[in-house]
Amino acid sequence: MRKQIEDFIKNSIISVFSIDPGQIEVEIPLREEHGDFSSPAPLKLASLLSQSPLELANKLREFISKSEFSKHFQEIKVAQPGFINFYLKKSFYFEVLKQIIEHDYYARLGIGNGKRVQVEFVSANPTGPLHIAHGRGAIVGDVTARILEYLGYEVQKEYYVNDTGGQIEKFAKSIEVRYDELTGKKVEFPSDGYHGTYIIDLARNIMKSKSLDNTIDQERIDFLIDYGVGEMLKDHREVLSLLNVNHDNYFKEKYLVDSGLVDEVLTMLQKNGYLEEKDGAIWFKSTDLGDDKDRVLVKSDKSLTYFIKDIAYHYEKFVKREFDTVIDVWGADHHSHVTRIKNSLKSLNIDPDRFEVILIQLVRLISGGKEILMSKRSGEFITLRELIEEVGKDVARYIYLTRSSNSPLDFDLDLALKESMANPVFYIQYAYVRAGSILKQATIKGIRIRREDEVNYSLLSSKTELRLLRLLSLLQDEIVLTGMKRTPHRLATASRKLAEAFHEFYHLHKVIGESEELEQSRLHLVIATRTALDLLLSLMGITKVEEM
RNA sequence: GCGCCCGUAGCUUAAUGGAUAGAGCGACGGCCUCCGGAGCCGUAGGCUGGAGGUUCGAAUCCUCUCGGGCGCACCA
Repeated sequence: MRKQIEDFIKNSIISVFSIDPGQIEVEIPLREEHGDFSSPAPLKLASLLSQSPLELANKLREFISKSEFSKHFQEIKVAQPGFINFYLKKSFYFEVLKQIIEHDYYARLGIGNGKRVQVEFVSANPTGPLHIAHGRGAIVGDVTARILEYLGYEVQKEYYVNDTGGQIEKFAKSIEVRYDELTGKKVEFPSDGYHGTYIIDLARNIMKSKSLDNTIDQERIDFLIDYGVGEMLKDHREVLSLLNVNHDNYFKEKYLVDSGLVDEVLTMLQKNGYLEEKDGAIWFKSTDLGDDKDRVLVKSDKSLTYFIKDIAYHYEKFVKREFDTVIDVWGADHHSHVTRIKNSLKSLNIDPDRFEVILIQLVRLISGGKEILMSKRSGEFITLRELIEEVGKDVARYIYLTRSSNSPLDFDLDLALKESMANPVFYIQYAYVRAGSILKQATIKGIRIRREDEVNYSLLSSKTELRLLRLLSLLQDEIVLTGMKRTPHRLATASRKLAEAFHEFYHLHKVIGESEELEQSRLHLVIATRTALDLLLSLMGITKVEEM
């Protein structure tokens, strides 16, 4: 509807003033008395035509009122200092209500037009357990993917596995030292090694099934990498599935080297004139693209930096797998990497706008009003697994989703464990349960729910009922906006608002036991609300409980 | 020093450049013969860190400034 109004205003302006106004804005006003839709177009137009915005608004209003299009509206008003406000006819709401019930109004949309989008998220180093910050990335990535899928994109959820490089060697080395300790050898634990107790567990498990004693060094390390990465990945996958996050593809960094992709990219960069050899290393001349320094791609010992592998990886996404858009979800500590990847895409003649990054700010875990800090002794954060065990998947998902990604998130354990409005996931699930329970009650009483064309919706006329109808009508627009702006946290707000409106409706109005006509129309409203909540919960990946 | 993010009610925070800045928690006061009270209704609480600027209009954009976080590797 909003898009239609936009187009309509635009065409009206062209007809009335014979100029092209460019992009027209139509917004959903915060205050209901400003209408269902509102456009400040006359204000913008005023400076273009140097006429008073109110006058322009009135002329436009007049033109629109005479048109066929105005039949959707109860009223079209001009407001100071030059807004045009549109008030939908109630019949429009009723039409939406009818559609929600009749044919799956909230079914997948066609906006994405089947374009291929990849969302890459979590991608934690397989050198330790997932911690609470990974959880936030997991949910933001997963929900973004779910929304885009709903909008009609073809979405792939990918996990990038960093299974090569210096950190991995260090990880293997750490297991080796723990193993040696267990066999009674006197060895010094490296200060830059991985200190977590899980390393000892890994070493212990190896000891149970295999002896490393007769292996030569490289063979040992290869085995330890293979085993360690395998175990960590198994753990990550398991924890993520506890959170209801399931990636479509695990992409191994090792493949980039083995398949020759890294060489392919180096050749291309050479050809495009972005390589330089200096101090025995190969550099990417990123200063040519505005970076403050050049970056090493191949170290002087001939080993590869993470950067060249990352370039090859993104090249692979766009050129080999031909994604139209790639969205990476990264921790904010990698922000400086964004421009570097965009620069590298430019140097490979790939449009950098096809690559987007959602940066996630820190997560702090709060308990008893105090931050739980990393344990100095074990070198471990609270793990994501522990968090899920503590608060449950639904609460974790919702809390991770509540804040905008570029705000730091305080995850308050005490609030998460409360079963009240402090913890809105219960509030929302409760609304869903209540709607279901009314319908169940209707069934028990033997009430037959009529078809849409046998119901007189105009009986839904109280302020509360209209508010609920309005939210239902605007929900699609809201989800589209949420998807296009990559701001999944808006779903959390939208569902809370809908639940709130429904709880209010529940308390103010009886459904069952009213006159038959009214009972039927309210039952339909309840069904539609439940459908909407169902959609929102699915998009957020939160369980739809039937009883609480 | 340079770069990115954040400063909104006591706390946690929302708001595609729009109209009177919304919520929840906490505080205070009401509501259960009634479809589930994990709920509903109400009251108090804000110069959106500060100063300039752009704009018809700024929490939002620009400059400066103060405070907090995170980056500035031949680590990932």
